[in-house]
Amino acid sequence: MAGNKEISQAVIARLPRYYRFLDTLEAMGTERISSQELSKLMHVTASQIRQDLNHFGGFGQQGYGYNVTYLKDEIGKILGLDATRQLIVIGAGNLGRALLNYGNFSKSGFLFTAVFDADERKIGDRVGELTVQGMEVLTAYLKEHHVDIAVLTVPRDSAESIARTLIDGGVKAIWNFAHIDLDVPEGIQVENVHLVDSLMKLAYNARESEAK
Amino acid sequence: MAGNKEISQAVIARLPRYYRFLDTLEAMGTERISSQELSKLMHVTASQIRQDLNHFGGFGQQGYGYNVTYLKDEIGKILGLDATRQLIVIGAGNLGRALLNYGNFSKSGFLFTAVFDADERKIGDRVGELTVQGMEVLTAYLKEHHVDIAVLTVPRDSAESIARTLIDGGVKAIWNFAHIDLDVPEGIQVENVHLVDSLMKLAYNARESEAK
DNA sequence: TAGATTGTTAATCGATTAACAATC
DNA sequence: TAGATTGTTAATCGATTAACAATC
Repeated sequence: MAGNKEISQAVIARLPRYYRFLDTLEAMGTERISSQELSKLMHVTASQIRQDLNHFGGFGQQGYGYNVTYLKDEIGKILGLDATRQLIVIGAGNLGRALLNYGNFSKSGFLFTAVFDADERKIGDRVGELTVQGMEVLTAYLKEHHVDIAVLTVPRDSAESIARTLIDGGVKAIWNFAHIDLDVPEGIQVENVHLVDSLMKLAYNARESEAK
Repeated sequence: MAGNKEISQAVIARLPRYYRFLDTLEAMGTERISSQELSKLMHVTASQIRQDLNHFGGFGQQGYGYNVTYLKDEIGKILGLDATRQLIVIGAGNLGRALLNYGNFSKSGFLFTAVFDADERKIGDRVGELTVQGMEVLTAYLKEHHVDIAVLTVPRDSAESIARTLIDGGVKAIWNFAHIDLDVPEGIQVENVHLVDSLMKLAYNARESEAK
C-alpha cells in the first residue's frame, strides 16, 4: 500500500533509473520481471526495489512479479512524464545550445519554449526551433508565458542575479549548471549539475583505485 | 588525525563543494573560518564539516578554526588538483563540444588532449585547439598516449561498445554522459552524468512542492 | 493446490549529529 | 590565563537489507 510519509530524495533519485531499465526491457519485449531478476540487472538489492516501489503503491503481484509495461507507465506517471513541461534556457553558450539540441528530453515531455542571452551578438541567432532573445525581455516573457523549469547555463557571476529575476517572475524550479550554489527562498526547487564537482569526484576515485 | 578506513562516496562527493566555497572565501580575502561559520554559509552542520575533514587529516587549530588558503590547498591536493590529468572526448556532438569549450576544467588541472567521432563528416573539424579524429584511430591513440579519463558523449547505442574499446585500451576512468548505465569490470571507475535523470528528479520535486 | 514472489515489518548498517575533553 | 574551537567519541537518525506472512 502506498505510504504517505515524506519520500526521501534517495528514493526519488532512483526512479528515473528504474524507468530507464524498464523502458529497455519493454523495448526488448520482456513482459514480466521479478524484483529478484531486476535486482541482478541493476546491481541493487531486490529488497530495495520492493521498498522503493511500495512508497508509491503496490504495482506487483505475489507469485508473478511485475508487469514491465504497467510498472514503467506507473513510474512515468509518478515522475509526471505524461504531462508536458515548458522549459526556458538562460544562456545560449555551448552548453545551453547542447541542451537545446539534445533530443532525449522531448521524449519525456520536456519542451523548450525560449532561449535568452545577455550577449547582444547572440540575440536573433537560431538554435534549433528557437530564436535567442535578449535578457531584458525575460521578465516580460515570464509575465506572458507559463514556465515550469528554467535552465541556467550562464557564467558563475551572473547566475545569482538571474536566478532572482527568474524567481521574481514566478519560476519555481531551476536546473542550475552554473558553478555556484544558488541561495533561493523556501519553496523554490533547485537541481544542481555541477560538472566540475562530478569530474573531481571521478578523478579522486580513479587515483585512489590506481593507488591500490 | 587522518583515519585509514574506506572513505564513503558521500564524503568524497562533498569535497569539491568545500573547495568551491573556500575558493570563494579566499577570493573575498577571508583568512580564517570556523566550522561554525562555514556551516552557516554552506547550509550543513559544523559537525559534518569537522567529521569530513578529519577523514583526511587535522587541518584546523583549536580556538582558531581553519586557515582558508591552507585548507583550500589541502583539499585541492586530496582531489589531485595540483596534478594534470589528460582527458579525451569521444563524441564531437553538441555536448562534447560544449565540454571541450568550457573553460572551468583547465583551472583544476583537467586538460583535453584529443577528440574522436564516428561520423566521417566531423573528422578534421576543429574544436577549440583540437582536431576531430576518426574512431578507427582510437585504439592506436591509446597505445601511444596516456589517458587519465575518457569523456563519453555518444548516443546510447554506441556507448557500451566504445566503453569496451576504451577499457581494452587501458583507460581506467570514464565520465559517462550517455543515457545508459555502463557495465564495466572491477577496477574501472565510471561517473555518470545522467542529465535526463537529473531533470526528471527536478520535475518531480517541483510538482510535489506545487501540490502542497 | 504448491510454488513463487510480493508487500511489509523487523533487524542491521552506515551516516549524520551531538557532546565534550583536548588544546591552541 | 580564559575563551574559543577543534578533533573525536558517543548517541541518534535514517536508509538499506533481511525475513517472512500474505496471497496470487
